Amino acid sequence: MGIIRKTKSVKALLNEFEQTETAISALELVERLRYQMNKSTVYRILERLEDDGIVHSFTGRDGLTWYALYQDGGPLNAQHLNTHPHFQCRECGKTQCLPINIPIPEVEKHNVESVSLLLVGKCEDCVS
Amino acid sequence: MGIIRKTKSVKALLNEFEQTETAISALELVERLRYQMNKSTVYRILERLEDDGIVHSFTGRDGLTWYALYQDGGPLNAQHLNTHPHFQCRECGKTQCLPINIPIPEVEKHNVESVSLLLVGKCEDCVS
DNA sequence: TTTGTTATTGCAACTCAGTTGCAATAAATT
DNA sequence: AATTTATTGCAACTGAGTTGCAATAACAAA
Repeated sequence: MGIIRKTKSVKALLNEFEQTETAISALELVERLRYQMNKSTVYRILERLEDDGIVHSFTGRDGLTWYALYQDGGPLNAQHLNTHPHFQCRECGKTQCLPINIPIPEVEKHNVESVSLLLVGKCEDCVS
Repeated sequence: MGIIRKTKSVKALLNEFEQTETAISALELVERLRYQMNKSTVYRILERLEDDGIVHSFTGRDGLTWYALYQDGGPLNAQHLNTHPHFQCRECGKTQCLPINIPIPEVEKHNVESVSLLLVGKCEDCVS
């Protein structure tokens, strides 16, 4: 299905993504928007935005679900099963899509359809 | 710390891993061993086994935590940040470590320390 | 093999991200 | 403006995983 109506809540949520270049966890969005909408609404809008290919989600190292806008306005049409990784800083928690593709080789006897790739380490600001 | 005592529960749990070549989710272990030990015990033993480098864990596409024995008897000492991926079948749910390494290139301005790589698709048995 | 030390376990209650049913509300369409 | 139905708020729920504490059982020492 996906987004059909441009409600006040949808606009507020999209605005949060436009303020930042990093990914945002669902939990963080619930917190930031707590005076503007119910937490169910946050989760439901995220689901619709993802169905519509406006954002995508992935799981962080803490198990939380993170969301980010598609940079180039839509899902990658992965011709050769490339994948873009996500990076999460072990120190400050900053999480982002990396604008690179890491090619995944064919795996014998396995029909690979999608790839989740999370790199964990220290970001530029946290490297001592 | 890790495993210190070889209790009946530890042996029963290790036995489950020796029965299978695939990974097992914590939830599945709780279920299988429900008449032999409490679920807290399952989680606590898994934690100790992981601390001791006997098993390793990763997150499946459903958000569950999966565990598998280290094939070669210990954690990989990843010299060049290679990583071994995990594969989960979208159809039957079978989940396993793939015995291959996928090299991850250096990422500018990011100090990558560890990598989680999950491939999702159809396993040999489920490819129609 | 008995005793002492303390790691391990069972239990029951808890945590907390995320979900759900349903009635009320508000976009979009006519 | 009236109508349709997607969307929202609310409150209760779900379910994997965690925790505090008292009881139990490995293991070491004697």
